[in-house]
Amino acid sequence: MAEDDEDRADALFHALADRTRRDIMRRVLAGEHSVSALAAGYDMSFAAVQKHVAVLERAGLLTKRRNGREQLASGDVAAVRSVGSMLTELEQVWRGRIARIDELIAEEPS
Amino acid sequence: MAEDDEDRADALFHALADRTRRDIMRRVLAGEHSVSALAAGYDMSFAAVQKHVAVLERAGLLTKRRNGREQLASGDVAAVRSVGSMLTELEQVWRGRIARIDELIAEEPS
DNA sequence: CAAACATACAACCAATCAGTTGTATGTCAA
DNA sequence: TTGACATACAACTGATTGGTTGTATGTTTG
Repeated sequence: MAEDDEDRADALFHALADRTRRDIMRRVLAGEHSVSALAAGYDMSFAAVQKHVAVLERAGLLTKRRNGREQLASGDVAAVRSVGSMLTELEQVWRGRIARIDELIAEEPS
Repeated sequence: MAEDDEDRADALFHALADRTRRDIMRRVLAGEHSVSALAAGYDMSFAAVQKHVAVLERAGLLTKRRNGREQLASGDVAAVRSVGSMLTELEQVWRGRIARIDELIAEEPS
């Protein structure tokens, strides 16, 4: 696996490893929200929420679009799916293990 | 969402947010490996690898089984799938957004 | 039994993280 | 143009992380 892919995986899983950020993802996947609209929903400073949004943006999980003085954040479902495909890759490794066990059982009948 | 589920999600995503741990997961999903067999594959101390294994175990991504003086680690594919289902939940939120957009288009023909 | 092996865990360290407050910059509206 | 709003970013703090070394404990083997 390429180094950049691992960096990307690190960033994606890290971004999702925080409940506030996962909640932000739910909101921005449901529709565009300004950073302050998002911030209003959490019991922490605006700057803290803004930093969470920045982490998600750097990981590619959301994009921002300027609209006047607001910055509208929107979730990127393709990035969410790319995380899913990493998990699928893991599951494929596991399937290989099961296939090998099945071979052994077939070769060596009790 | 229940608090414990969020704790669990934090632990799962955090556990996967490290390339060494993801690599360990590939190995233990492919088959059982002792902690020292795993440690032999990385350029870091045995204790460091052991701590990575412990993080994965606490998150429920692998289980250990004693065999003499060895501790054999095995990946839990169900836990991997549970992470996948969290992503699917996110994707469902996004589908709701698209459905709502489609409704608007249907209601308001240009 | 003694020596080597496999694991666990504590203590420590530098780096990163998640939060804070404060300040600067750009945009809208009266 | 002035003031309120929306955002960005720097600097700081305490907690956590990922690594280290050292020590203790149980297990196998000569």
